[in-house]
Amino acid sequence: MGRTADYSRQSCSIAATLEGIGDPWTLLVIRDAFQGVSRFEQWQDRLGLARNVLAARLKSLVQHGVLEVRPYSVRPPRNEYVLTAKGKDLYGVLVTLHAWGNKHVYGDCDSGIDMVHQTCGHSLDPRIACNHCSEIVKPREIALTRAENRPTVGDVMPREDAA
Amino acid sequence: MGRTADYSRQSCSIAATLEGIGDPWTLLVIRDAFQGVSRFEQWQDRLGLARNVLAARLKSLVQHGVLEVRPYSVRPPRNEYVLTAKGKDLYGVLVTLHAWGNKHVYGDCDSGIDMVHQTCGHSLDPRIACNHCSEIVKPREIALTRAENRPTVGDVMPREDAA
DNA sequence: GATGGAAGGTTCAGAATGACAACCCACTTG
DNA sequence: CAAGTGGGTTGTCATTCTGAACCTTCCATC
Repeated sequence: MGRTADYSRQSCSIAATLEGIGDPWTLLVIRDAFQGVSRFEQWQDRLGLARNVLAARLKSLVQHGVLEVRPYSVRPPRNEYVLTAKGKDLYGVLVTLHAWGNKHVYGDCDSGIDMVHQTCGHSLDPRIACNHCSEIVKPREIALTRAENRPTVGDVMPREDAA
Repeated sequence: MGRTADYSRQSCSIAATLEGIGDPWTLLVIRDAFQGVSRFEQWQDRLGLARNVLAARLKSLVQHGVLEVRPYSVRPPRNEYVLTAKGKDLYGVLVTLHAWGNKHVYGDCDSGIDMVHQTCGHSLDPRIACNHCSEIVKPREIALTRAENRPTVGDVMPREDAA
């Protein structure tokens, strides 16, 4: 049936997430939304993607509750798209993606955009911290508990060290 | 020319990252690698994706330096694929993706796999922390500095609050 | 020594999506 | 009233994914 990856067997939050926001361009649309982009033309100018694809992505993101339609003009009908709370929660994903790309893709030619943690003034090397105890979490410290009634094929859990 | 998203205009670490690991299935391959999967058949069984696609993804991940080929038998020739340091650095991406899916996709039916921070015993609500000062980073505390000679179309930077 | 199986792929069909470009519609500004 | 702008929709075509069969090298049986 064509090219659509079918993650439905996975029973995994990562697969479920990718199902919603894993399409090409989608994360870049969200990235731009974080920077204040909210209109069709702005995305189109910045991303240079096909208009039908952009329209489909925006619709899908609204359906998934990541973006919210907000009409800013009734005549003519004009919509703008803003991040919902759910969408804003993707911030951590974007930061970690950015940091990885900066380090590993642009790392040597160091021409990437750097994130600076203004509070301490240093370049941001993001780590995962536990919101409960505020400690930085190392991979081995994470355990996975599977909910019942849910056959799973697995989830994040490094076998050896991974930091 | 077909469906390939062309992120090359983006000059953005996020786009660059997605170029390498944004293809369908790729992040699930990496997820499984974190769980100890290292052989072709294991991935094929778990993911149920087409064998040619799996072969292409593994090859691409090796080329990008995320996985490393390690022959474990010469006769017959058998390879296994293990995460490089670069690949292991994707851990934060997977954790944040997992947490988001758990909260927002499986949130209400709470049937996802939970991550538990064993050190403190609580369910992990991952936050981004600065590796330098160890503080949890709020979105507004991140500034972006653009490198010279590099026209950028932008990067992560929330306009309003995003936490 | 022929058969069967396992591991790790490759090669082919075909279908669905993405890319590109043109078009449309409702205004609104000169 | 003609041109322009924002926000899309409607095609056609090419790429990529899917599914299934096949291939190769070995090892273990029958």
